[in-house]
Amino acid sequence: MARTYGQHCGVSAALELVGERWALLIIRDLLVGPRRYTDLKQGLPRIPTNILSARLKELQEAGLVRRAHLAHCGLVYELTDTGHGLEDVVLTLGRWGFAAMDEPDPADVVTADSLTIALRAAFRPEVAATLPATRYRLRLDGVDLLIDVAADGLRVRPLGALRPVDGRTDAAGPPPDLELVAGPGLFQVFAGRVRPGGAPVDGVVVAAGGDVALLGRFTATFSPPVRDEDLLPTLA
Amino acid sequence: MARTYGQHCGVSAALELVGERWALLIIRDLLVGPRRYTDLKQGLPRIPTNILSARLKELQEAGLVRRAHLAHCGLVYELTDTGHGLEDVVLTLGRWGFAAMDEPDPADVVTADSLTIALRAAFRPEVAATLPATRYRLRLDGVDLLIDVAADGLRVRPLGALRPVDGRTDAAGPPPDLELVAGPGLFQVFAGRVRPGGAPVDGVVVAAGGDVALLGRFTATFSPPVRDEDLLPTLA
DNA sequence: CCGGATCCGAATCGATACTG
DNA sequence: CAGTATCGATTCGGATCCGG
Repeated sequence: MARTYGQHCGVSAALELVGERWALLIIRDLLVGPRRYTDLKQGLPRIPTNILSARLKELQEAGLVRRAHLAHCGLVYELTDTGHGLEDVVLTLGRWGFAAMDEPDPADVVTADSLTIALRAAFRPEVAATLPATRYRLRLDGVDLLIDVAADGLRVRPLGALRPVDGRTDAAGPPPDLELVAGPGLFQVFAGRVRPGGAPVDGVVVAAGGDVALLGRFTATFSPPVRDEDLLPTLA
Repeated sequence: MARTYGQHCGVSAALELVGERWALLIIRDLLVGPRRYTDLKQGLPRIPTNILSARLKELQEAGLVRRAHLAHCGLVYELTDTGHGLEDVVLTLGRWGFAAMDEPDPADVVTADSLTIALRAAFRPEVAATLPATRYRLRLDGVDLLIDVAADGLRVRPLGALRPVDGRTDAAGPPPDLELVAGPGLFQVFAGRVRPGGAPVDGVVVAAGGDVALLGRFTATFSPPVRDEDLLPTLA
């Protein structure tokens, strides 16, 4: 008999489609944009290639993912409208996951797509609406992102040496107001365990350039509502 | 080596804790209230007993679930605060799942806990705030629920013949304004595929008692914002 | 009945190698 | 680049069993 949950229920129906191992992480990366097979494999370094292949097939049969031929990019996988509907699910799951993250395993990697989704999950539009538009540059591990925060929303773009997605340069526009080089502890900000505006903490922000006073603006924009009991002892 | 996603990311951190098969369905049931081992097994008829046992152990080690001894109820499992934080995740997943649900497999069951969570997921507080307080009685399969919708929120309680959780009777309070006997198609309402206020559709509401004119109020309270293109052809 | 533990075959997953 | 093939290691599912 089929491996089914046997329930007529929204949660179980969702899990039948995206509950298999790795499925939601593939969706996570595709939420950032269309990706080639190799892009996905690099963004998910520990996924076995046969599993990636199998998941993509299943997600297509479920109508969440579709193959497309992009002009200057070749064969890519992209989300359908139904698949894109999982954005809330992934962001909500990510927000909860921030709080559950413990000390980073040194073997763990941070990818451009996962950090982009983390920023989207931690983003607080109601805070951004009260602040001047700001451009940040954020580096973590090998990831290099350009982050535009404006009253009308958030935009995150990769700014690596390799820019295969787009022929044009992203040097257009003003330079970043604040440049951050962060460590894995950056996720402590997303988890709300760093007081907005507080001083740099061990491993959170390694170095900063530009208008360093904007650091507090960054943490205010990208941390959840602070509850006092969650603050790090050293900051209380 | 441990079976890990190898990413320092909120989504993967969350999936390491609740991404295993059956885990989120156990959480779903515990979100309704503390449950005994046997309650969980009955609410998840197709879960192997060793898997239930293993998941409960893992969820406890992760700090999401705790064992407690309730006075007149014996040994129960209940969510910790961290575990309760998954409510948004489960409700969001359920909302997305409604849209993905296809024709019900006749073998699929509907349980009191899954239907309770479905009602919570589909509930629209901003609609309830504009309507008079209403009490519904909803029956589906063997499930029998009492639903109180008020301006300040939603409350769902089981109303079965067997009431092991509470010694007192639930007959207290006024009788329901509307009594519904529904079929599995009720989820079409939650999916927004039944026009609020529309006539009963095949398999959605089998019978109704009380003030039948309140049917439209029910569908308005428990369906997502309607998009025209999602309506069933027969209702367009 | 409650709360599991144990055993075993089937299915899935992970790692590596290989191919058009 | 975009996957398939293979195979051992795990996990899952189904059933049974056991102490209170």
